[in-house]
Amino acid sequence: MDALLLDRLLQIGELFQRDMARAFDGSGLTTARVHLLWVLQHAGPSTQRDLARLCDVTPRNITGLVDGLEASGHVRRTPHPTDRRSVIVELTATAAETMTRMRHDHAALNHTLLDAVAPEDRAAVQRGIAAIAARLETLVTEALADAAAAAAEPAAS
Amino acid sequence: MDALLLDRLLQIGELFQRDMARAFDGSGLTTARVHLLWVLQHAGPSTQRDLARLCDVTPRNITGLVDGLEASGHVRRTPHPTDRRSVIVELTATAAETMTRMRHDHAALNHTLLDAVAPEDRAAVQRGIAAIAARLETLVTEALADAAAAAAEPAAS
DNA sequence: TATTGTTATACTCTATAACTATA
DNA sequence: TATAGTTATAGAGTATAACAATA
Repeated sequence: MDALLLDRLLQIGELFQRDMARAFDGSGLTTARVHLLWVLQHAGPSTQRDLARLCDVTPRNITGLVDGLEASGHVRRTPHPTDRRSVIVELTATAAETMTRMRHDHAALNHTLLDAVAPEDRAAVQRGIAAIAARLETLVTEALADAAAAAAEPAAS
Repeated sequence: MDALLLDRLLQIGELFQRDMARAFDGSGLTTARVHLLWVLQHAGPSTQRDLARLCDVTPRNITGLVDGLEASGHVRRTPHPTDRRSVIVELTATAAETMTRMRHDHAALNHTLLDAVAPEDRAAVQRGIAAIAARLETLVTEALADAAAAAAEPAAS
């Protein structure tokens, strides 16, 4: 029975992805592009370089995503005021509206999911999920650091 | 504060994906291929048609995934005993070992995550996560059905 | 010399449509 | 006529490497 917790969490992750893909189907938006819009909304107008760092993706990839979002009118490229190598990317008014709607949907979904939990369990669930997220974050960060160290020094040990 | 629950769940989903990708990095395996192995392990030797249904993906996609897994020695194509159109796909001994190791890692991770939750919260968390998964499943299923209905009858309403 | 973004190239996942072999 | 799988084609996301313009 112990396996249930992890399996449920994986299932929830899959369902989020599927719902996400469905919600943007036909709009020209994709998960990766929405993620970029999300980052832009939080960071404000940014260089592509910064977006690459924030999305943890190569600069080349950002070029492609911004190309697509520019073509669909969600994003605008502007020259950097002082550094002529850089490009500033910012949301258009349309995209800003989309993101506002998305925040509302986000809040509504949060409410719906919390509502599915028995009232007397809610506090424990909030604590438990936070603890799980924190533990997982630590595990993954350490694993990545180990992998990087192993790659950097393949002769050692 | 209410937004925390959903954000944590999304974060957990992202962390799983990142850890998954890291774990198979360099092995030739990818998320999609591991998923197919996982399905195969549970369903036993299957036709590509069945795999397409189980993975909720087109038959063409299965062809590509099986091609890759066959080349890396994880999977074997066998003729169907009675239907010469069909192909039976089955795990190799190597892949079966890999899956066994994966199941152990899975169980260990489940234990670790459960261990991160305060003992007095564990029962509530198990109940709560199950309830959230069930609610989300219902929501997504309904949304997909609505989308399908709208696509089938675009003139109605 | 270092940094920003882009072009060039390649691989994986995914889909649809047309086609072959078989039922 | 219907089904199982493949070839053909296409597009998105991702990566590395080489290159241009600028700092």
